[in-house]
Amino acid sequence: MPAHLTARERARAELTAAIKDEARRQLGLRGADGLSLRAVARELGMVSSALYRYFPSRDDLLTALIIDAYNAVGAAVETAAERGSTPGERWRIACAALRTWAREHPHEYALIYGSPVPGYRAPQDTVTPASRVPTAFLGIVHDAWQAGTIEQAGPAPELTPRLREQLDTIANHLAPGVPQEVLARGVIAWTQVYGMLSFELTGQFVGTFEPADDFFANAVEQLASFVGLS
Amino acid sequence: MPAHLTARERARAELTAAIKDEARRQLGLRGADGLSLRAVARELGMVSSALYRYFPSRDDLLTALIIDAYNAVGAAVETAAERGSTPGERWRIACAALRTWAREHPHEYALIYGSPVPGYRAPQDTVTPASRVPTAFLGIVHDAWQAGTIEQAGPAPELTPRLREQLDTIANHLAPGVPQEVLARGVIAWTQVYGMLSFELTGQFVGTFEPADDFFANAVEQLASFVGLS
DNA sequence: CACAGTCAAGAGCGGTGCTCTCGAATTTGT
DNA sequence: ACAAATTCGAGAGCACCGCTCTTGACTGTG
Repeated sequence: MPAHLTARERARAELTAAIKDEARRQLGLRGADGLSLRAVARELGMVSSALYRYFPSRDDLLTALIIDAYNAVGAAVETAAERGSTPGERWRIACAALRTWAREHPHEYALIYGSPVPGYRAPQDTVTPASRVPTAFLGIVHDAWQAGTIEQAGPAPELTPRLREQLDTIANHLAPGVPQEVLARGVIAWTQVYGMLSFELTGQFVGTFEPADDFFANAVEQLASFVGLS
Repeated sequence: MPAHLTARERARAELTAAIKDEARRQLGLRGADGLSLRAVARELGMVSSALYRYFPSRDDLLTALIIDAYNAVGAAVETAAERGSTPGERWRIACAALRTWAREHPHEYALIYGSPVPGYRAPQDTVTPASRVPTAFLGIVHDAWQAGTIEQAGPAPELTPRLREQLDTIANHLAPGVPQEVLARGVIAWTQVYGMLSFELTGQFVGTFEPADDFFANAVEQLASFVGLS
């Protein structure tokens, strides 16, 4: 808390944080729709209308939580992707970190990667935090390509012109110099990891891959080969 | 409508169907949380409490919609998987059918594959309809294996004993005789398709793969090779 | 024809997001 | 130092939600 703030500003910052903390706690208990402004206010010992001094609407509070969640999972994957000496290792560690975070914060994971809350539309403030995880994953691919260690096996189908364009847009922002074929497999691998996690968290694996640890590790390993990480 | 039913039974069946239809309509407009019993009743010209004669609670109505959705997407994928002469063709057509259905019924897709509705817990009645899609996909793999056309490329990591057990459980139910290595890749491919669809439907591809047609087709093609379908 | 079962309707409970007003507290400008 | 401007918490209230219970009318059957 910077000292140059007035008492009112300090109080406001603290209360804003307290509201987000309590909201996050309720989110972990009852999920996104279970998040009630009145309940948050009640728990904080204030009246519901007072909350609107800090968040103009329920959606704005949700947006704040979404941005925080994006940043949290982004930071987790980023620091994980820095560990490991080879690209393959970095990939495995980053995937494991993503899964760990997702399992520890299932409701926040659902909040950012699950079906969007009904009327909710993500504002522009979320796109930068949202890109941290894919950026970290593609960064591994990018570094591996720069190091010249990428070797892709198996046939790669022809890329359509439009797909080449789309891949170029991504490459220019996140992985300059990486060939489109390599980038395509990188994105495929990342969506695959996401699919597995969502299946596990939404309970679609109940009765089969439970626990899903081994299946996840196996898939991550095969995806590393698929992308050409070693 | 069978004729041996009494007038009361016929009216009940019709009203039940009308309620589900209107609920499905609202689901398509405002999503799962936007589904309001009062609004359904209002639209049907009755009073909200009357709805409880047909569905004991909002969750029961949702469950009915979920089962219908599982059966709808299951039927779509099943009939698609029957077309095509080669396993590779059947795979591609089935994936395309799944994507088409998902894009045409995004809210129903979110209902069954998205983050589970907060307090909602899927009852046992849903598991059989829910298994139709994975069963259809693994059926393609099974048939291809029986026909002896499966050729897998690339290294396959060692399967742990626990993962072998889990794969055996699945094989015994859905794809008897298929080796665990092949089955593992089949499940990986199916979760990948799901991950791509969820990314597309939740808008995570906005600004990059838009439209996602080409990326989807490319991934499906590469996954066919990955599984060994030809 | 009467009785048992089924039905729609209404009132009501506790909950929600959100708006508005009012008086008190605090910050700011002179 | 004091008055003006701003910010804040509290309360009442609106419209909506899921759900329960009771009441009176209707239907099918013995």
